[in-house]
Amino acid sequence: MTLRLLDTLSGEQRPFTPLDPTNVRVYSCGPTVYGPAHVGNFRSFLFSDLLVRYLRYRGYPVTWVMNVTDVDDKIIRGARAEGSTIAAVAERWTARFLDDATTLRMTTPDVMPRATAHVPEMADLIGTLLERGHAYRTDDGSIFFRIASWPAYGRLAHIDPAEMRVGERVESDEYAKDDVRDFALWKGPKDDEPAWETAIGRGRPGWHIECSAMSMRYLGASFDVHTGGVDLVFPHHEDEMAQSEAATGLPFVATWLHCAHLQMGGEKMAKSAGNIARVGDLVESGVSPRALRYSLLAAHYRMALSFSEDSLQAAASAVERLDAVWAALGAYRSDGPDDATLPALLAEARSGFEAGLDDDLNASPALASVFELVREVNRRIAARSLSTADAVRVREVLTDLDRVLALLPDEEALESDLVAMVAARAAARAARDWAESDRLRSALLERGVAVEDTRDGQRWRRVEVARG
RNA sequence: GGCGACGUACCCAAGUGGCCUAAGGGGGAGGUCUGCAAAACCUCUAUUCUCGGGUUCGAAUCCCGACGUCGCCUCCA
Repeated sequence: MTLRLLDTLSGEQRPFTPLDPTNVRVYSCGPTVYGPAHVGNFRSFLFSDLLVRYLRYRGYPVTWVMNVTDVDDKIIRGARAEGSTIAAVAERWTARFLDDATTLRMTTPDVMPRATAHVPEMADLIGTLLERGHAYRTDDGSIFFRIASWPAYGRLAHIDPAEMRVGERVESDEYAKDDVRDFALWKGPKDDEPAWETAIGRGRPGWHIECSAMSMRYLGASFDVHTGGVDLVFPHHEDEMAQSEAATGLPFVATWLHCAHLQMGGEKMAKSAGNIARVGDLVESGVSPRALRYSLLAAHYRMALSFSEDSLQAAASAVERLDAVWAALGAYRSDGPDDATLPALLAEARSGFEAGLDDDLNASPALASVFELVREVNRRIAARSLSTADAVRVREVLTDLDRVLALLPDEEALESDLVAMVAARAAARAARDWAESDRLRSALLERGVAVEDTRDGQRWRRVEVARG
């Protein structure tokens, strides 16, 4: 089977066919760096990560672009509040974003363009829209996109512009415009706001134009996949699509993918609602980063997902189950013959994994397939029906699937004093000195090493040290 | 007011016409193994898929209605 994706624009699930098989181009709406992103934001980023990882697993070369919005109202307000500059604010929170992303094992995008470094490209694009009659200026130097000039407006979000609730929440814009539904491409200069001198005049870019300019700069006028959270469908992506296609006359994006919200306490996780959790705080409080990754990744991306203490705890246990079988395979030694049915078992696990992800990146059945493999492998380890080479084979398959999941433990050697403690415990056990052996076992556990006895001797694995 | 999604066990969550007397993870109860543990394995934990009608030989899956929850229409991942 091949990868099938559900495209927001057409509403259809279609086989993925790259525009250019030698370079699949993916653009993801990244963070606005006015503060630390919350785990709801990261659900969306990790869903893009899953897409990119799976495309690469499937053998496609991928160029992944994720923008950083480093100028907007909130950043300007933040800078003003602390008497600093938008550059300082943006730099601080960009660094934090990258730290959190690394913590969650997010693939580093190939390009992470910053809006402020691409103002000329945005001005060019706006210039084209002006020339083509899709944009107009207002007295304060702002430039708006004229929705009336673009009949296709509303196609992505499946809304009729005429039905928009004009007047209730849409207006109240500080900038005068011909039609309240028109959106800002360029905001005229204000005394207390940063502004750029460009071919279209002085001012600062609107939000939507950033993504159009930067995606096209790095991926071309048409590219394969554009991702983001569902809340970006309208107006952000609708506006992006309108202005991009109005400027180029070409289809902007082949497949639009939108990730459902993360919920906490029965509602969308959002800063404004106050129900947010942050990567840094969670990790600080002892949550395993891999458990956090698992909890954000384990459900289908288009389904609302509940985030809670319980879901995190369940994720931690699931990841530990992976750790346990990984350690058991690493410690496994048997001179017996190869297990003749193992290749079929491994092939079945892999095909279940791929079938799940091929179906619009459905992680649930993919993970189910992995855990079914884990159970069967545990059985065979207990029955000692695998050879040493078989254990390596299982590890190789898990490693390969982990290119997509990124959940397996890091391979790190034990510190020398811990190695000594493990050896001392083996000696104590050999001497049947249970008191000393138990003492060392708990001492090791306090240092984050779980020791388990098997008929081949003891094996160890890293565990999260309980804190707080 | 408009548009849309969802409602599956104690919790999270797949499945969307027959392989479902419903994956997987977590939790709980028993058991096996073990010096004791831990891990692991085994058994049990939804004859049922919010409710009421209907279509069909057959529905958790399709249709209609009710109830409930959430989202978008405004900055938002």
